[in-house]
Formats: sequence, structure tokens, C-alpha cells
Amino acid sequence: MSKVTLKDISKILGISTSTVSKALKNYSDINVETKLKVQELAKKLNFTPNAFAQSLRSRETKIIGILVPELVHHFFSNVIDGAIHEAEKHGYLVIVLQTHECYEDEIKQLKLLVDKNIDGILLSLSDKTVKYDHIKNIIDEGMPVVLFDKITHLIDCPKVIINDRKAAFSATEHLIKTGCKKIAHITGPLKPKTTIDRFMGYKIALETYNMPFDKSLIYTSENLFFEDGYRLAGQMMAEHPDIDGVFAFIDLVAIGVLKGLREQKIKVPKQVAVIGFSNWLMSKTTTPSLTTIDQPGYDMGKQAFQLLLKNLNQKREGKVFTSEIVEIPTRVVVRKSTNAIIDNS
Amino acid sequence: MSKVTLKDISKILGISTSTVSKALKNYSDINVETKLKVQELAKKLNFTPNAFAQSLRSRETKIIGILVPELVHHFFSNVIDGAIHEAEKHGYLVIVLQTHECYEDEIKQLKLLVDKNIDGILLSLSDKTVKYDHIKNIIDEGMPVVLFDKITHLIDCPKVIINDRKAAFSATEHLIKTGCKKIAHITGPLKPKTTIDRFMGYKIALETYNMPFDKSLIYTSENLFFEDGYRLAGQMMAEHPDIDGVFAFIDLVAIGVLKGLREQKIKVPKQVAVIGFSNWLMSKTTTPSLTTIDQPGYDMGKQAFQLLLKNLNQKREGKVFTSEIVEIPTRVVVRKSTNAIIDNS
DNA sequence: TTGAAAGCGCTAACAG
DNA sequence: CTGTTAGCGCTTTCAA
Repeated sequence: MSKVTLKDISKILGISTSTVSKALKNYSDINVETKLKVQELAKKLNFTPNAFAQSLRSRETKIIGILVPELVHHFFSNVIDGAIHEAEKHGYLVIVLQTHECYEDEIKQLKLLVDKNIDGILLSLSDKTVKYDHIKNIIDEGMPVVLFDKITHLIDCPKVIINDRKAAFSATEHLIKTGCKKIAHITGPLKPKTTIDRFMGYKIALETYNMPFDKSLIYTSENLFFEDGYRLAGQMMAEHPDIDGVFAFIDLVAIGVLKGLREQKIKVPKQVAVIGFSNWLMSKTTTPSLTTIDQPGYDMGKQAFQLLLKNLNQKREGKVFTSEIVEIPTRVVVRKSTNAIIDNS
Repeated sequence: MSKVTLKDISKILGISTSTVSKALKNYSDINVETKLKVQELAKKLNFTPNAFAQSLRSRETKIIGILVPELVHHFFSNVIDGAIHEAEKHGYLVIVLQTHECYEDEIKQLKLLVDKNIDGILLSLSDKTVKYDHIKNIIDEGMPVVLFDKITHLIDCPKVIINDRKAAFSATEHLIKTGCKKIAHITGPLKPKTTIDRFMGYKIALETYNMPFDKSLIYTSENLFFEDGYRLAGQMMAEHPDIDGVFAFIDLVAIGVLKGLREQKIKVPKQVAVIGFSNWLMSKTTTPSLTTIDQPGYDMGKQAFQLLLKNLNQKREGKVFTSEIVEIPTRVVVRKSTNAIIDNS
């Protein structure tokens, strides 16, 4: 704990605290010798300014908050990683909080952050959140907020997203281009908008390539678990033995499918190709390794902080916030669970 | 941003700020009616005290820091999860920072935290850290620090650990009790003490069960990657075709081994049993699912915060800190990559 | 039962 | 070039 204050230094040197303060900040109107004396002593005494006192004056904490549904999650921990790095570069520290997909917790955690007078908030909505007043209020009161990943367009603020629809389109397209004729889709619970977007991407891809859309090829994983994929793989092949491609909306479920298929002695990708979504660490460890959509969490966190910083600067200059939307590109990571691209050229 | 201050309230009600302050804190020497009036208005105006001003007086932030080698890591993100939860219960927020296993970063990040005047620090050492002065200094200056997982006994402070040696012993013992006669061990780089402890546990288990220790059965994964395990599985079986058990010091490498063995058409667990360490999410998704040691990160984070809190209280009461050491129990999670226990009864 | 005053540590406007 | 003064918002004596 730094106990040395400006006062201590000023007493020792027999000068005023304001001179010390200015000397330490290299103000141009201070004698060079005085500056040196002060700076030297400050270093010797290991002086560090009291952060509260500074914050109390400047109304800035150099702390931001990030609120995610779940921290123990490959994607979100990557986002946080990116946000922390970028924040650090600009001298900000990051408080991390979770909602556990609970609306009440979202409200509560946001209040904690606001009450701490932190400078801004990075937020990914919980699946349960269907009203946005608690967030709008915070923004109205002047707190810079940037939404990422799980967003809503009903809130007017900067946002960082991936284009789930486009990404799902590429995933499905990849299956089609590698020869799949009958492609099943495993989707998730209705709520997070991302799930629906992925479904839409799948559907549009089929339409684009003049393939029939068959509702019975849509399966639902309720809890996003590995076990769901495992179970659905069985059901799927029983109901539609001629399926030759599966697009699962999330890697963990896709990996369950892989395991389910293997137990049924179904060759992947020869008989059935499988593609996931997220590019979790484990997707390259499976046999066969999983083709998937890379969802660049680190970049998202980084960009989210950058948008927040822009807001912070705008706020400092008294300008109105811009509600920019940044879209992070995704890509198909081709591994062994899908066939090689058929060259049509 | 809460803009309402005690002053605002006092003006409106025509009383002094000190009265308002006391009324809000329910001091016994304030007229009940005044209290009610104040509290009502405060609620109406949505008053929340300015956190810096409070901190400036009380020297407490109700913020702690947690510094881990890597956030995107199943174990550490669980620790952080546990710490955040426990902290929140007691009204603390948590700033998260990473060292990326870099000594200089460890020093830098600790300084950032100390300079922010946070109340305490939860710390897991980087592998590169071999000198501890930067940490001792912080502790000496009165900052409560709790070490967890990657610790050193050269620092006198509370610690939370698992007993890596004991856990590795159980892992090896499990292989022995399920019939393995020739057990290889994959270890990691020398530095994190945990690696050596796991190796020791392996060795002691062999001794305990009167099995020969063969140096050539020890393989090293330099970078803790999946690919290492994959490669080593090949090397191992080429050099010792009669190996019937493998204990890998970390799940990711064990999963690489599983894949390597499968490609060599070696049956797991029939011909070779495999056990990992950590119980990562993915270890239950492999085929066969991986038997492993559960390393309870969540509990560790929770306990670490509790120790810190204890310290904080001791500090407030002017007492000397106790340097308690809490050992979190681990257990073998039996899955399909090892044989069933042979009942000797 | 209430309020005046002091002070936590820092900064900035202003005066000298 | 340097110092005085005032104040950020809150808490806590101490006096009334």
C-alpha cells in the first residue's frame, strides 16, 4: 500500500503540494531543477498517487466492467481475454462479472458496476433478457455501454457482432460444396438470437442451392450439451438413414454427434459429414477432427473495448455517442469431419 | 452515473450533509422522522454514494484482484468463477489480470493492482517466476495476498493448493489396481512445481506397489499440447510395445495419446489404459471417455477468496495475518479409458 | 438530535 | 516559477 503522499514530499522539500503535483506531471511552468528534485524524491520514496483521490477529482476510474453470461466458456473467456489485453494497453483494468443467463442477475450485476462508478461496461445479454429498460436507463444516465455477441438492436449503442446468419450459411454451403445432398441441422433453444440466425443461414443456403428444406431434418438440443448431440445422432439416423451431412449450431453438440455416429459405425465424413460452430479447443482433438466455424472471441473482446474507448473519448469531449456496429468476420475451419471441396472449375 | 450527492439531499431537506449521511446509515442518534424523510428522498432520487469518496475515507475499495497465468484455460477460468462468486457474496468485485506465464508481466500486473489500492490479491504464480521479492514487498507493505495452485512455500502467506503428489499417486494407483503392469508417464516442462509433484506421485505409487521404476518410460511434453500426446503415443509404443498403462500429467496430452493409440489400432483400455489429470470439459467427450483426476478449480477460487477475506478482517482489526494452507481434495473420475477396478476382496 | 468543521489526497484556477 | 485556496463527496469527531 502506497502510504507516501504529495504532502509528504512537499514537506520534505519545503515546497507546496501543488508544485509537487505539477512537477510530477511535468507541467511546463515549473523550474527544471525543482522538477528533478521532486521526481527524484518521488521515485526514492516509491510514491504512487492515490487512485481514489484522483478518481474523486477526475470522475474517472480507469476501470471498466465486462458482464458475460458465463465465464467458464471457451468463447467468452476468449472475449474477456481480448478485452483485458486491449484495456491494459490503454491503462484500464477490467472487472469481470457473470449473469449465468439470469435476468435478475444481469440487473444486479449492472447495478454493482454502475455504483462503483466505473468508466464503462462491455455487455453480452443473458438469454433470459427480454426487456431492456435496465440497460437503457444506464445508458441514459451517461454510462458508456458496448454490447457484444448476444445483442439486441432495440438498444441504441455501439455493438460488436459476428454475422451468425452469414457464418451458418458458409457452414451449410461448405457441406453442399463437398457433396452433401441431405443435410440435417441441430439447433438450440429459441432464445438467443444467434441460434435463430444460424438456423436461418442454414435455410437460406439450402434455398440458394436449390435444395429442398425439410422441417423433419431440424433437431433441437435443449441444453447445449454433448449428450444431446450423442442422443440426436441416433434419432437422426433412425429417422433419416440417408442423411449425409449435419450442421450443428455449436461444437459441443457436434462432438456428441461424432461420438454417436461412431458408435453406429457410421463413417465420418464418408457417409455423413459433420460441421460445428465455434471452433472450441476440443474440436481439433476429436477423431476425426471437427470442421467448424471459427468464432473469433479474442478479436471481439478487443474490438468491443476499442468501441468503448471511442465512446469514452466522445464523452470526455462532450460529444454525442455514435452507435457504431462492428461485424467480426468468421471463417470455415476445414478439418477431417467433412469431405474435401469438390473442384467445379 | 449517479449524480445525486448527500449535498443535494441536504439542500432539498434543509438539513446538513452529516445528518443525511447518518440518517442513511441508520445511526441511532438521529430522529426517526428525519431518517424516514431522508431515506425516502434518497430512494426517490436514486441516490447511491460515490464509491471513490467512500474509499478515500475508508481506505477500502471492496475490489480485489486475481492474477492467473492464463484466463482461457479450463482450470483457471473455473478458479476465477469460484472467486468471483464468493467475492460477490461478500460485496466484493474482482479485477482479472493475466501473466501469460511471463515474469515481467507478473511484476507489472501486480503493480497495477497495488496502485489501484484494491483490498487484496489472489495470485497464481507464473512458471517463469523464480524470484519472489516483488511479491514479498507487496505483502510487507500490507497488501493481503493469497497464493493458489501455482505457489511457493518461500512466500509466507495463506495458500490454497491441491496435493498434486497425492493426486498423481491415486491416478497411478488406479492404473495398478486395474491391472496395469507397465505404466508410462508423460510429464511436462520442469518448472511448474506441480509437474514435478505429479511425477513424484507416479514414482512413489510404483514403489509402494513394488513395481520397477524405469526411466525410459518417462516421456516429456514440452508445450502441453494435444499434438505432443499424439506424437508421444507413437514413440512410446515403438520403444515399449508392452506398455499397458499411460498416466499423462494433463488431459489435453492424454487426449492426444488416445488419438495416437487409436490410429495405431491399439485398443483402449484393453491393451493400454490411459488416465489424464484435470478433468477438463472435453475429457468426457472423447472416445473412449477419459479417466482423469478432478482438479476442483471452482472450490479453489472460493476457498482462496475466503482466506483473503479472513486476512482482510484480521488486517482491519490490526491483527497479524495467519498463513493458513488449505488443501483441496481431488478424486479419480473413472470413465472408459481405464479398466474396471479389480476387486481383491 | 443536529450541524459545523476537518480531512481523506489530489488537482487546478488564480494570484503573487 | 511557486503557493494559496478551494473543492471533488463522504464520514466522523465534537460542540451546540
